[in-house]
Amino acid sequence: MKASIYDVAKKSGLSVVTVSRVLNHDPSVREKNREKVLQVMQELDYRPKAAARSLAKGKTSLIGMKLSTLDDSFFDAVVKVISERLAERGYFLTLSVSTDKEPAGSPLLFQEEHVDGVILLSPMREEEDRKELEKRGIPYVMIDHQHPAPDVPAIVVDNYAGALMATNHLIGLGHRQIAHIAGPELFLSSRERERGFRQAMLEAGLEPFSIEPGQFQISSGLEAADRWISAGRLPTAVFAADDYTALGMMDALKTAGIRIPQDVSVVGFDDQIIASQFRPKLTTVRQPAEEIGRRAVELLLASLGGGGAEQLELKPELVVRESTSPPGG
Amino acid sequence: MKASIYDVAKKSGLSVVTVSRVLNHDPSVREKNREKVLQVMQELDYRPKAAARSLAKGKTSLIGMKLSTLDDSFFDAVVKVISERLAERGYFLTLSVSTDKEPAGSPLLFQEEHVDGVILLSPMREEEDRKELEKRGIPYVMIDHQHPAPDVPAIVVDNYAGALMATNHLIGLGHRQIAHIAGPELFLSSRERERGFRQAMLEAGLEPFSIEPGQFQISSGLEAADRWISAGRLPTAVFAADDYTALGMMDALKTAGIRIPQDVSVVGFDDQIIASQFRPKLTTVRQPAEEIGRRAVELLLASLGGGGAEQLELKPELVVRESTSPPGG
DNA sequence: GTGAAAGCGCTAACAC
DNA sequence: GTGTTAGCGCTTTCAC
Repeated sequence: MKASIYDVAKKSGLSVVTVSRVLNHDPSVREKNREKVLQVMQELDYRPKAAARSLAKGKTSLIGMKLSTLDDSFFDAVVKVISERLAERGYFLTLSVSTDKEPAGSPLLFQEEHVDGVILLSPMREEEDRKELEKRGIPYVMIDHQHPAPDVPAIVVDNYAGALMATNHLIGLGHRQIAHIAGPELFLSSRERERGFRQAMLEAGLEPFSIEPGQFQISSGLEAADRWISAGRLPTAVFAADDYTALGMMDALKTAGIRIPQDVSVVGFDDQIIASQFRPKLTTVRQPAEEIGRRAVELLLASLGGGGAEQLELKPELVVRESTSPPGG
Repeated sequence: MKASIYDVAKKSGLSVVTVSRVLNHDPSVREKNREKVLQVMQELDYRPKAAARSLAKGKTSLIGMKLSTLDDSFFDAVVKVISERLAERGYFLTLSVSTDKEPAGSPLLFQEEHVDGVILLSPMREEEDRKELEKRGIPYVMIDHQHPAPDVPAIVVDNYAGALMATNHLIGLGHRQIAHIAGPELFLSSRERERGFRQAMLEAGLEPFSIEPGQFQISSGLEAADRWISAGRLPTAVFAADDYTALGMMDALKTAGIRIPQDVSVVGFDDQIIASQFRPKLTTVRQPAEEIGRRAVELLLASLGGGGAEQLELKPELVVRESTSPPGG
């Protein structure tokens, strides 16, 4: 068996309590003794066991997060910030992926008091998860959830405002023939982005060139472009509901020999890393990943401390790059 | 305090041992009693605590995995398979992201006996992690590691063979002017892919059109294409060291009005999901994600059971799609 | 400043 | 089949 706290106590000539205090950075330990203990720990290659510690303390110092995909740069950014912030506060982030095969019910992660709290990022089964967590009394905060409810601790991004900014950017450049490729109606974010687009056009006294359905996929952009090209009628600018849609649109246009932004300007949404790596670099609406992560941690730790549910709405930011210009270049 | 196993025992009129047996699906419990216990658990909303269980058993039933990014479809696929397989075997996967800010040393995940075993996927600090795990006596398996050592439990993909297949595919189509855009020299996989390319060319008695440096990035493809275009001399086919490089190459060619595959054929490597969503769909070499995940779990569980280190080399597979054709179409 | 003793909630022998 | 008794390794009173 590996060294336990008793071995350290014995060898250092002190009691387990003192050793425990050193472990927990309790200042009430004589410097001399602290050093002695630390040294013995070193010699014995001692490492505290998380299980014993959790059992005794009644908390795990672990925060859980369930992700639906590990293939998203926005998730990547948010999670990294959360992980860092949590570490600064003495908590550790543990992630789990949800797969289709996952049996009904939440992952083991949330069961058995494995974690002290949970952060839900764009949850796929939002209501289900929420009920589960509430029932278990596990503090949580949701990021980018679909069903706004007043009593749910959550952080959302103002998609409506983002769409307004994107569309107004295009209008400001002088465009009149502006199209929108929407996202899945299922998502609140899609609906809000479309609403923002419509509102901006309305305020400018403009008719949408068209509003195409889409699925937040490259193919959505590809197909919309196909339809316009075969109809022989193109908008001078398009606001895509997300970056992948925008990328698909650009790909189809390039293949057809249509220049971006000279012939058609394109704006995306999300600021996925890949979107600014192709040419021209995509103008898009950036979700404030850093702030989202930071706030999520603050909210969660507040709940852990017994605070109440809070709601936060963050503003996205327009990032103008190379895919937009006045009509005609 | 929440209900403990004692509460359940008392209320059901049985002992904690029997309750524990029900929890562990021990068949030696009278059906009648099992039901009774289950019912009481329900009523008390009882849930076993992982910490207590781990402490008593001396194991956590958790397997850890450290990832460097959550923005990679190959990782996504491998991790999901691992997660499912592990669940079938009674283990649960917990992920952690490594960030740049991460202090030296391994994440808390590996410390404090948090996990029973670890799977390292394309580790960034391979040697360091390996030493740490070995020192702590935590069983592990590496996937896609850089420093092959005979005594390390690991799974690698035969990149050399993959490159051979890709290049031979091009040669078989009749190409003679074939270029390669390499990956970072740092990676063994890059070097192996380049070696495969050279070998295939050599065997066919062909001179490489050129071998360009690259970084497994979209920009790598973009820049290589730029150089060829401005030099006014193009290969008829290119084998890119990874899909992103291939995507960048295709993007630049399309923008320049060069047709794929009629004017230039392109082959990638990895079969990232996004690569087959653009047009034309990319011909590429697929890493067997499903098998990698499956084998990794088998190897790890074998180590947990006390087995020795094993090495596995898996073969990739050529996926022919639309980005390759005989020269001239 | 330090320590003895009593848990935290569960499982592993070993009896019955 | 079921229960009794000890721990697992740590933290937490409460003394001293």
